Amino acid sequence: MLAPVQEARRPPETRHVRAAPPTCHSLLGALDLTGAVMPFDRNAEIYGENEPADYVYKVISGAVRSYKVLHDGRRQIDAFYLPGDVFGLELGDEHTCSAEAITETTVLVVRRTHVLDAAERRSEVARNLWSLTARDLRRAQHHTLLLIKSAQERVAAFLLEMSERLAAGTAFELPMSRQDIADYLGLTIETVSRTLSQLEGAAAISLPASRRIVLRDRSALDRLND
Amino acid sequence: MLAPVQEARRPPETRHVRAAPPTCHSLLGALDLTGAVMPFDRNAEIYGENEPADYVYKVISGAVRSYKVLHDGRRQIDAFYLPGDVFGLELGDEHTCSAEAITETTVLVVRRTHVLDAAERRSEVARNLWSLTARDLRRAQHHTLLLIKSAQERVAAFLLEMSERLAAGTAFELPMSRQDIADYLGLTIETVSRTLSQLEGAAAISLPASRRIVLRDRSALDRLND
DNA sequence: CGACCATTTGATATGGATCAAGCGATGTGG
DNA sequence: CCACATCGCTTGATCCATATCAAATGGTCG
Repeated sequence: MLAPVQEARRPPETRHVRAAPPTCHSLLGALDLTGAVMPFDRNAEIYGENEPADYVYKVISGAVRSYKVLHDGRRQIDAFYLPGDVFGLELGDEHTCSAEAITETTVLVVRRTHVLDAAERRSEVARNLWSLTARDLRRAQHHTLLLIKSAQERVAAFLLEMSERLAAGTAFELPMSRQDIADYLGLTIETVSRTLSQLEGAAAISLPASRRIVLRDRSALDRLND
Repeated sequence: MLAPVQEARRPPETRHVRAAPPTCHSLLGALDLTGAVMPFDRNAEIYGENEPADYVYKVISGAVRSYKVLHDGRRQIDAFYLPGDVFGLELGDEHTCSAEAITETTVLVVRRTHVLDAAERRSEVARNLWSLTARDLRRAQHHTLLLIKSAQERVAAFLLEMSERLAAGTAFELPMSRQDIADYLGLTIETVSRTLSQLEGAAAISLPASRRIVLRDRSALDRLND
């Protein structure tokens, strides 16, 4: 239930570079991105809750978890961010969640003020900012819906979500641990593990390795997913 | 667990009027609001999930619930909207939730295109749109955090939220039923009712009527709320 | 007054949490 | 290269918070 120990937390001041060519279909693509590419170790904190939100981030490679911790140590993971995802964008001046790299991760870091200034001048940039937040809102609502479902339904929904976001074909490699999945789904590791075993037993998936998922019967998962 | 029967659903075409003087500190206040004031009966549908999102709404009086229903009838209430709150604003062209009046309710209805056009021309309007969505996102994240807590903690958090949003002093009247509260908190009516009784027994609140709440020991509730 | 609906309260059932081993992969030092 | 510690995961046994089922109570409106 406890978050992993934090490793080095560095302010985003590493090698300042001209950003890699922005992909134009991406949501931050409309911005003229000048930022730093930063690497983070496994479990390294990218920012903490209530810290000043001076930067906006985009995952280049790896995976990020965004979470909150209650006084007694319970951790709720609000979102996983995967390559291409933008995160850390806030309306206010402080981050509302903490963010950590799940695996070795590189992110593109852009000053928030650059983005806000651009939005003031160009309406399509403003619309992109709105769009990013609206997408997060939809994901959050979807996530809320998850949390009223049974363990089987939650795990099935999680697998389908991950399959859409990182599957090439029918199989994929999970970047996150069982504990991360549990804290995302509001379950314990034991229940996540048991449920995956059940799904394997029911021939809905197979688990050639603990983090490797093969979808064997997607319609069975779909049936569990509303 | 079932949503109440829907009553008449009318498209927003009633008495078209110049909007009442917009309150300037309000988030839609920056817009030059021209819209219709529309009344809705108790339990009347304002819009349904997947319907075209042609209008944006602002509660003038009454209360609104925004919810999703799963195939098997489980209902998740995403948000309650109270006087002053704006709702129904979507980035896409369709509503992602249904909305119903909880009590007799009047709302101000504004064409979405008016708002979007204004946002394209004026950056402070664009920022207001973003701000509205960001506020919803924060509430959604707060709500997600609720759903991993115990029944007592959920109910305490709910009471504190409602107290902030509609209390004059230390007491307030809930507009919504126990079923609505249950579907918001991911509990059953029985658990909600029992938990309220417990809190009354513990002298944290008193319940002079089933929908009237008096906060008797706010710090006791705060202690339950992270 | 009587019907209806919302709410409370009581008795029992159950899904997932908790407690407790065991297991397999990975890495480290001898 | 192997013994052994560590870590992430799985599996088993038991417990408990909340759901479910059932009934009583109370408030509202005709």
